[in-house]
Amino acid sequence: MRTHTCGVLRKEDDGQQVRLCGWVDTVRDHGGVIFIDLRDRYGRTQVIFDPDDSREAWAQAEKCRAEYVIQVEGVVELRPGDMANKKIATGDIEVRCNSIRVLNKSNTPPFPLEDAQAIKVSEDLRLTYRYLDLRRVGMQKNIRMRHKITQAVRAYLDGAEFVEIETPIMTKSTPEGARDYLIPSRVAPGTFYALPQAPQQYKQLLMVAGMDRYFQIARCFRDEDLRSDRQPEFSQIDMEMSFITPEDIFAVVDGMLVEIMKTAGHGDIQTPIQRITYAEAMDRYGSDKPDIRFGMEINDLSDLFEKTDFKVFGRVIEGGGVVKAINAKGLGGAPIRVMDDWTAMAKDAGLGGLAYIRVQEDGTWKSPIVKFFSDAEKAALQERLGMEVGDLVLFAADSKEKANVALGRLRLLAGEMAGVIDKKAFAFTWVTDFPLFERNDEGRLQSMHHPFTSPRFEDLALLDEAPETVRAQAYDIVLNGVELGGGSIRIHDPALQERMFKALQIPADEIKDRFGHLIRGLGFGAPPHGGIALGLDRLLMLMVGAETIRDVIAFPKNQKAQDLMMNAPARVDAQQLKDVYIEVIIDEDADEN
RNA sequence: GGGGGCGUAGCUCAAUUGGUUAGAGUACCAGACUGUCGAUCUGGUUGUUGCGGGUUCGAGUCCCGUCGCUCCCGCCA
Repeated sequence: MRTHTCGVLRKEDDGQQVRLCGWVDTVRDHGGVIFIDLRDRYGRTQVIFDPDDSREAWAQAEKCRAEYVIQVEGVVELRPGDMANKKIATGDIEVRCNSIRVLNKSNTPPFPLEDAQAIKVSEDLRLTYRYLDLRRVGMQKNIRMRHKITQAVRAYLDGAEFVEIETPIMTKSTPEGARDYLIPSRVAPGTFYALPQAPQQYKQLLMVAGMDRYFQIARCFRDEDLRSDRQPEFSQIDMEMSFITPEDIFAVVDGMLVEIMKTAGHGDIQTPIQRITYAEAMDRYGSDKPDIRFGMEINDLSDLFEKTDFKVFGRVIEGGGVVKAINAKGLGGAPIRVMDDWTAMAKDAGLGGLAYIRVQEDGTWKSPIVKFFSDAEKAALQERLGMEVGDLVLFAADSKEKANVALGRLRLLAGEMAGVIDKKAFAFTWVTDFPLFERNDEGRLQSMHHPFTSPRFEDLALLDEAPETVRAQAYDIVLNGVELGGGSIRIHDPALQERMFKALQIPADEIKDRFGHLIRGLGFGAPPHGGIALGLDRLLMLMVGAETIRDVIAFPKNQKAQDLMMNAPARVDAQQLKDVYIEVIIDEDADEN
């Protein structure tokens, strides 16, 4: 149908007879001559209709509207004089058209398809007409970058001896972790498949199967509440390797990230990617996914206030807590409203309140608490935090965990407000040595990563008497404060795996029911193995600088997990329900739900 | 489950202290125009101010409820 696309014609093509197809981008009708910008995936080309060339083509062009699909035939010409359009790649030429065919008309688009305007349009409208939204230059770029990066990943992993293997989408519900999406079975009434939250057990069993190195761009499903960087179905670059140490995983992923960054046009990154332990990340950044693009680190001041007269600090330290602070440099003039917001946030993070010092123009400190400080304490504080005119110091006095988390959140807000975060930077870091367990709300022990994670062997002795201090062979890869992925060395010894389930207080019959297959598999010569999974959507979001994960997914769900274009989820026929032995019970008047 | 923001023309937004017939840009329709590229010019159409109720002489504006979208906390092994 076409001899060229709308993005390829150049000066050199002058005089060529061509046929182009595409969408009408804009029509500029001068009464006589008519210009139509024709657009396709590859670019935009100006087509000119002159009544003197073909009265018939000109008359048809006059009727064209935005998003009509047309085919034009004509001759490539250099644009006269200084009429070149430097904004587009084909701006030196135009196609003088003598024949046009309208391949399809279009209704008036419900929103403008020009990027600058479209990004302001309410997202539910964009999602309802996603096929139009995807027609935009910006979205096309994102989706193509997704393709290019997955291709680069495949090529890289193929080169590193990884084998791409698909694992089932219909599988078995996992006990811990996120809520599962369920599929009823017709053949076995009353039973259900679950969609995988991750191919975790399959990939481990592929190691038992001797595949040695597996990868998959794996679709994962988690029925939890959505965020701007979370979708109920998302993709992971999922990998598993046999006979390896964590160093091998770091090396493979470092190399892959180099390729990805290059593909995305962000140049070379330094490897090996830096590493920080979980404990240090929490101490210095108050987060297990530290944004290391800027400073404002958290300082421990407990030693300065050990013998303080300020009772609020003194009591906390006596009780085993800490006094910590960040110096939000340059924010001494932050308005009261901001301080109120931050105080509320600190309280939300579990603190009793938020103490602060503003360093005023004349160098004096404005603060409700400094009057309780001794001269020595003030001097030490000044020295420790490098306090200067215009600074704002935020204090947290509480348990180490609460102080870290609260200051970690405030640090991000402060960094943003102070404008000290380099938006063009790509700051990667590994976070290593995560704890093996954490306590949930009921005080029960649960896996921080997942129950197949190997403890560090030197900590094994502590498994029974002090499980919370046991470190895992688990690690996350973090970019600009966003968790890109995580992995671990797995347990390959069935005895240790059983011991782990016992530590988690999972009853014996449940272990057998839910993990029997894995333990059995480990019993048939499972090699030492480990792996990692990287969130592809999040990675892409950062690579293209998108605000939300939805901008790098062709057909995403909205915050209510609905597909507005397809109108899913939806009710189904009574017969369909009957087939799978499902009865829908909705209590319309219920107070709850 | 909790907190914040938003909801006015197809789209993006405005509307003073509660006060006349709810406006602008754009889109759309018609006309004019032979070198534009955000074409321009003239004219025109377009409204359940999300929905329901209340206060008031009078509500886009105030109150109550409700719905929708979105951001955050919880949640996400």
